[in-house]
Amino acid sequence: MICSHPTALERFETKLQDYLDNKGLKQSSQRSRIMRFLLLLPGHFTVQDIARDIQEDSPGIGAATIYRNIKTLVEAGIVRETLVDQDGQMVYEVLDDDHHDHIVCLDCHQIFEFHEEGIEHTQRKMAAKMNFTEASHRHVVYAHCDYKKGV
Amino acid sequence: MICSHPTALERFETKLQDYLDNKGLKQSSQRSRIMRFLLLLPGHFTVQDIARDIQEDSPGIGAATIYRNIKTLVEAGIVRETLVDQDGQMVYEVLDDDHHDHIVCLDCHQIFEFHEEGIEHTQRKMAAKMNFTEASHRHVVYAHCDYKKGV
DNA sequence: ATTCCTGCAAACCTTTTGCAGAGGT
DNA sequence: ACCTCTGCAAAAGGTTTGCAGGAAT
Repeated sequence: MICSHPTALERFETKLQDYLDNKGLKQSSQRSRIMRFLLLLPGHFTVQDIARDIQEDSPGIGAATIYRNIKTLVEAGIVRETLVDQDGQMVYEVLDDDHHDHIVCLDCHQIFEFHEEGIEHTQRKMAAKMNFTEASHRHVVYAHCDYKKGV
Repeated sequence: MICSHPTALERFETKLQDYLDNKGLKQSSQRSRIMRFLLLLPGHFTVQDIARDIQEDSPGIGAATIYRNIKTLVEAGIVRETLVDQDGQMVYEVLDDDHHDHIVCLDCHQIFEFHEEGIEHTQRKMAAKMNFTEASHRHVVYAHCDYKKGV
């Protein structure tokens, strides 16, 4: 094995195929192209990020198609919505096994990740105490970078 | 004292006035009317909620004015943005002293509140460990109502 | 007087939708 | 064949902005 990417792509392609079969949907070249592109993007991306990268590659894919497909990918459990960025665009990320939440740097606007099992556990218990069963959550911390202070 | 509301309104009016003075901005009848209306609304509201209530009261205020003023109120620290609802509208709430986060019921779409000091503390520490200083956060838990199960 | 504020309508932006044709099964 | 998918352009929906007149300081 030369590169670790193929395996991930294959895994996701299988998952997508299963979902499509299950729902009686069909595969399309655009669909797999979109997935291949977003797997190459850094952790967090918007529809426009995908559109930009895809357009400069070759013929290009209509924006509507990307919107329609990202929705399918969310339903297939391959991608998830994370937060709305400062421009009002939905930010997505590939849903891999390790769940995490986000810290948005108020200085450079980069998005970082964190995972605190304690928080996960507490929020699950808290929901249960309120007679809810947690399905998902969005936890975003907005913070200033300490390095900025030194300037 | 007959009703407890006046005091809260007064407190917020002072806070707003301070902010306006500080920034060299001016008071307006619409501005205070908007604030009076949103203080009467239940915990969580959108711009459209304010607009609806204000229109049926008397002359009515332009939507743009509400958008512009809610932004001012956010900057003045009287109101905060909490989450985007299912229609894509920003949901606001009055920023009172007791901080809390939100549980959105996936069955009835109502918004509930929770506060877990443990989570607050952990996320603050976690940010610090990553060399950030937490400024704020948005923590929303999406959950199913247990009562639904019994049906 | 100067500067801010409002109202209206137009503009903006992201996302959605309608439709005709292409493509998958 | 049937039904899904794409591409385009138009529509939708929330929010912002430009402008002329009105109000606050």
